Amino acid sequence: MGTEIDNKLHSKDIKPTAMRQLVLQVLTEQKTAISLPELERKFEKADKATLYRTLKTFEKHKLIHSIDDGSGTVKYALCQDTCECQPEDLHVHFLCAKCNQTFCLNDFPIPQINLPSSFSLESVNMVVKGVCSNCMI
Amino acid sequence: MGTEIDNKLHSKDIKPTAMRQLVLQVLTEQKTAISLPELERKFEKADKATLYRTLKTFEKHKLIHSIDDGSGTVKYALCQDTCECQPEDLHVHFLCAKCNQTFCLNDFPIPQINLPSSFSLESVNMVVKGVCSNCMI
DNA sequence: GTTCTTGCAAAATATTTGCAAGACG
DNA sequence: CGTCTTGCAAATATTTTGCAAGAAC
Repeated sequence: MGTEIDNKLHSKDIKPTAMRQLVLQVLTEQKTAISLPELERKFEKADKATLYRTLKTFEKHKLIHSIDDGSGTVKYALCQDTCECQPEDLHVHFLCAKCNQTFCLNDFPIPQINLPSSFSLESVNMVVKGVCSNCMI
Repeated sequence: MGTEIDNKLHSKDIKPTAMRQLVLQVLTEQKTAISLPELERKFEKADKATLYRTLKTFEKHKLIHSIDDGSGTVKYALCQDTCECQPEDLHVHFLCAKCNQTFCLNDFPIPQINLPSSFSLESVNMVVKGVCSNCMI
């Protein structure tokens, strides 16, 4: 299996343990962002803390980014290959009010805001809530 | 005391109980958004659940709005007088990474996003993270 | 061996609800 | 009385840490 998976881990300087391969596999197959509790349900056997730390490791190495979409649970999604998690890499997220799924709108960069000079800017989180195409049927 | 406080409650169709007067007083004096745990600390004697329900009541009547700034705790701040919590009323929020305080940037409306037509839009949350003027000194 | 990772347990925090007593009209 | 509000208790959910056993090198 995962030559690609291993390459990806390697390219982000993450040691390819079995657990990490499996989690990255799931994240890769996943079209929408996923929360820790959801991930737990996909791995009935794996420990919560292990999954938690796996996600944290991935996040620290910029393999995934976290999204607080206001649903009460933080979700995670794969970064784009070129992503450095800098402001210019940030994109809009979409939370479906019906199915509670969160989508990365990678083609929608976050518009710039000209803050008062008394504020310095590090990052921006922008979440659009609405109804996704699947739920509109 | 609170003729103004009472007026405000009355104008939003909220019965002016003692608890609500006190909470609104605190929210009015507050320059930044406040979370439930923070509010609890301001009212050592009051019950968590009561404060919680007070905030929910205020929110439902559009006296305050909730802000999920990604800090892990939802915060609340007074609405503008004219606010109907509609998309056009929404403003940018600023979270200071140092002091963890959240500011309503009432003069900064959230820029419009042209979503793909497969998504319907209900509301938008935009939080800018950085360092506030107090912490920049 | 040494370092990193994992599993189990449990703590810490935040949010939310049930229910009975009380306040208020 | 009847409705709304409050206080206490407890459930739920999520996130996070401590620690010892195990794996990897």
